[in-house]
Amino acid sequence: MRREVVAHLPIPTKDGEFLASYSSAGLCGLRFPRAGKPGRGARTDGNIPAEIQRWHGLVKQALASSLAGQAPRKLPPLDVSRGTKFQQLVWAQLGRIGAGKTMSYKEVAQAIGRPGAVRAVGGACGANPIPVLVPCHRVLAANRKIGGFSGGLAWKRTLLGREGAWEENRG
DNA sequence: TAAGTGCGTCGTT
DNA sequence: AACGACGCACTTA
Repeated sequence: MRREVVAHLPIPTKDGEFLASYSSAGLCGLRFPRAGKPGRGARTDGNIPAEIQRWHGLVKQALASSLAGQAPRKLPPLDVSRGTKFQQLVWAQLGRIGAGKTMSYKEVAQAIGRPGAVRAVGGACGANPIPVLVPCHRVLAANRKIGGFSGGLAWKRTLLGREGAWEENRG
């Protein structure tokens, strides 16, 4: 069942303002800062349920840690109900890749028991609604090249660089 | 080595 | 039926 989005809340960071989306089940989306667009659309009208405010506090801390290249202390529940079964399988696997570690699309495919679905894994990574916290940036091409990133390759290199998993030298 | 081409594969739309 | 955030074999330079 797909829950409705209940709130969109901004998260100011040294890298810009991210936007977090919540449903009654948990964090369901995270958007990168939009170049040129300062705070917008964020619903900050005070009618935010206490539970979501609590989750938001966790997300702010988790994002700060992640952007600093360190593993988040604690995450709120993640609502991935908008994803297909396959996508949820892939995203769950991404959550098992520790900070500073990487896997290839092929390795992820093997890890979830679908060794032939390599390309489909790429699609699922691209459909990840919660980048950074669900570390799709830690998936590289088999040849150790950068692969792709829906949020822009600059972000992928930055995130990996801060985790010490990418040398600016190559790629 | 580096870069380009073609094809197999499979989940999603 | 078409399209990928892929992987691999193979060809050129």
